[in-house]
Amino acid sequence: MQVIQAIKIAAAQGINALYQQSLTAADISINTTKPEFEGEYTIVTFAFTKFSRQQPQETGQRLGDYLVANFPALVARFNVVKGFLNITIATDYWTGFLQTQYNNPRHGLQAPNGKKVMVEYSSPNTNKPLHLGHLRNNFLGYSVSEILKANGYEVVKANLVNDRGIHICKSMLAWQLLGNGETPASSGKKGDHLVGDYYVLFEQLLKDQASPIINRVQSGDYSDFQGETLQKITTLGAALQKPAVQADQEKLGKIEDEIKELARNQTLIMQQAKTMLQQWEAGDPAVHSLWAMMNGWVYEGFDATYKALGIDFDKMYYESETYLLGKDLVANGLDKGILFRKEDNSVWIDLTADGLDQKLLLRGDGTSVYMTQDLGTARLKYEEYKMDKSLYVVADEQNYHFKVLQLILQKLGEPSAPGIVHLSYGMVELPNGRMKSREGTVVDADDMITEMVTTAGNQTRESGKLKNFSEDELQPLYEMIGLGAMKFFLLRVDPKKRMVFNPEESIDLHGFTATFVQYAHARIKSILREVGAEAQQGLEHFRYAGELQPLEKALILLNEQFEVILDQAAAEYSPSVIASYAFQLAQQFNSFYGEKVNGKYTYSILDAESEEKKKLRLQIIILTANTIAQSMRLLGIRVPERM
RNA sequence: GUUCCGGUAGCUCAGCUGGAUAGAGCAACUGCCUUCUAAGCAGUAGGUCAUUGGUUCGAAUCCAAUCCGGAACACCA
Repeated sequence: MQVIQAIKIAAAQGINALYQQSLTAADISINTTKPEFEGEYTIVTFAFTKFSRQQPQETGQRLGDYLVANFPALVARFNVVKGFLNITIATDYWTGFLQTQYNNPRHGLQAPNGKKVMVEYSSPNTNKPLHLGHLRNNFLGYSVSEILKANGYEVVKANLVNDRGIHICKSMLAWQLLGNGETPASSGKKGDHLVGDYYVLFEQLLKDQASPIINRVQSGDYSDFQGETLQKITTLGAALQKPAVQADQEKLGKIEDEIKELARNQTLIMQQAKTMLQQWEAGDPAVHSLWAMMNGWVYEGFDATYKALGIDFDKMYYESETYLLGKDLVANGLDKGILFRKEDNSVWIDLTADGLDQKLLLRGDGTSVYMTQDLGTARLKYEEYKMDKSLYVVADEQNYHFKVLQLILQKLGEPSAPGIVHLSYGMVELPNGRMKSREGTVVDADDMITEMVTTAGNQTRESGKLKNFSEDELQPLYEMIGLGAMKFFLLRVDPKKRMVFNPEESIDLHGFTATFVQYAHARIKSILREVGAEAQQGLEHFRYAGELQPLEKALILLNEQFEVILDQAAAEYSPSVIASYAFQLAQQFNSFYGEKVNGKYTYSILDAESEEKKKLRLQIIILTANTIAQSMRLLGIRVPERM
């Protein structure tokens, strides 16, 4: 049991006994004690004065007396300052915790709770390689999965690959036109990059073909258009001439974008891409074999990237297999009268009563939209796994989509509805704004990995600590440091928040970084090697009996909080909670390690003032190394034995 | 226009289910390697917690309004 919980229960019992109340542990407000006062935890007693009919001080005094009298194993002594009851936990409580947990690899982790949760993350498109934005998604999804497992959930990591659609056809078409049979093998390019290059080439062609059309529109020549689009372009062209529009930059930009879009749709190459998509949907064998081949290249590339990142999945879904799902749900909803059909035969749901809009679920021609597909996939997932919760790790630009998704599932009476959780995260931006593929500012994931590992290597060599490393130990170490730095950098910020990715800061290996934490771990392991295995034998039979010095106590205390932290991280789906904690723990250890008086280490282990102190400190640092390693593992980061 | 998210030190971020004098890291400055790894430690400096009002014993934290930044509201995915 966590100390905080034990105190709360004891305090609630005390209040109930003293003042004839019926409080529960949840009613007790507790904080860590400020360093300037004696004690470890503080109960806030202001709230009790309502029924105690006493000053906060007096209430605190009576509760303190009660706790010391009735819970001597927990509360050793206390002091009261205003409405704050500062509690000093019995030393034996800490040493007992230390003795039982110091070498328990599952310390803080929860036993299976019988609940199942699916975490869908990554979900890439197969027309381009992964980029920085995917990295945040991948690291988050992986880490949240591990955190949930540590809290007792059974987790299914799922990846829904978007392997079909117009964007894939674009790459395919460009390759067909310009590829000359190029393959990853013939060019030595990684498959996903090769396919991505052809996507870029397509966009180039598209731009070349669209610009004369745009130029003609701007000079009032609409001859490229006909029918409905001609009407649209005429209206837009006319709007462009209005002085009011010309004065309004924002409006002007919007109209220009719309014209651009119409022009792009009018190009030959775009028509060809659309034709190819239709052929794909019709099952055209030639198109399908091209599609399968190019997707195959991409998967090989993705696999390599996932492997380098240490990311994995339990279940793969492919949109080519799920994109037709959901239609039966829609039909069912129509029968029940939850959905309605418009004159043009399109099917909608009216969510205006819930403060949202009307939402299209089937087009007039009976084809489905993104939402339809997601409804169907939600059902498919649930049928396959019957999970209690279904997490979607998707950027916050889709907040509205997921709100609507859940609401529709709920209205359709789908059992999966209550478990839907959108783990919404903020976009990653560069110091000068969002990444834009058109401006070539997209940070490629593979490049990132290479750069981080290289930087880690350079900095490690500069540190000049590699004498005892063999050649084949070095590369794994560089990867551990470089990848760790990258993951920590992206995970240390609250997922909900938009974050700025500063390349210079990200490769800094000092301060609030994975390297700092890894270094503390390596230091501990180094001490343990010095001490030798023999001295570590039989520690499980040892319980320290004297008083704890300040930093000994502080370290035990922090280690003890791991369970609470883990619980919080799971409740908030936030690896950043773990990252902060791991850093704090490493920092606390470094202080413990480095404190000197008159040139002598205060908390020396090798040269401890007594055999008891040596054993105590060994327990403390073994526990600390375990907790650090465990925390980092939950972030997908490994820690070295030495560095 | 409507809805949602954010605004804390020069920069990047914690703290937000209300509690004591608002914390880290980076950058700046001062010290500390003959003793368990200096990728470290100890310290100095840096704040009208966007603004205004409210709720109360107490507000960075809750509520309202305003300002600033971002996003969403497609027969796109």
